Amino acid sequence: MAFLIAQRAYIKLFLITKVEQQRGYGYQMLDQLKEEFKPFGYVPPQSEVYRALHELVQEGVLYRTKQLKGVDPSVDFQEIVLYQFTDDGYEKAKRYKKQVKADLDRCIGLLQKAATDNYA
Amino acid sequence: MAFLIAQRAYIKLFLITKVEQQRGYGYQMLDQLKEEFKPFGYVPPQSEVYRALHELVQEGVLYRTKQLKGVDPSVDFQEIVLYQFTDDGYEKAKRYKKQVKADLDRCIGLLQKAATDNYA
DNA sequence: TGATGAACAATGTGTTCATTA
DNA sequence: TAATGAACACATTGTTCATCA
Repeated sequence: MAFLIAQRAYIKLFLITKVEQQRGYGYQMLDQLKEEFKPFGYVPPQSEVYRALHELVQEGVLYRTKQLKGVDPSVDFQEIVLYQFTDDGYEKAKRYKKQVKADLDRCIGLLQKAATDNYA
Repeated sequence: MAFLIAQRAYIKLFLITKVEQQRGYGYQMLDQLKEEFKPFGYVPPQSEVYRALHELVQEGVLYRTKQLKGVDPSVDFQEIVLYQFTDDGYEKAKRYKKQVKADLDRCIGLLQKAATDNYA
């Protein structure tokens, strides 16, 4: 068992929740995360977000569909990669989240122990 | 800024507190930590504890004194390395702890955000 | 076996670079 | 510049090995 939860797993958790709410694409979710975490002084790196998405595809949780971003291809031909759940992806995600929850609680416990044991 | 606090920093914090309470040696503190963390399913590795102690020496917080463990050298000639604060070590440690406290709170915040945002 | 430490290997992450229909 | 991705380098950690009185 590792010391604390890995950044990858942490990000995957948020990405799953984002896809639950609405399918989206990488750059977009990255921007949202950056915004969300601004108050915490944490800037999720691009690379980690993409890596997390790729892993979720590898694990059969999400699948990719390419799509043009804009409405008029003659104006906007930027291609984006949309992510959404596979057939059993939602179930898989549910299990993953459950497992991560346990680890989160364990980590919070460890950190709180440090906060109480080492400060008068 | 890193994602979560490093294991090294986490362990250093506990080691400092141990030395505050009573000077000790590595193997002993390692054993105590193992015991303390058992309920959390976390086993602090030897290597990290020793590395943490060495770093604290490097940083001028602690200094080492070698000593024979037992009372009778003809029976027990095991040599141990005792750690205690340098002259300004206590002050340095105090500053370090303050800084770690801020990071701990930040990390707890991040983990709690994950727990609230991703679970209904 | 207790105690200390170093060497080495693996992993995770940060930074930079490449590409774009 | 938005968007995706890979390559590469680095730091932290885990595992193993060495030594010793």
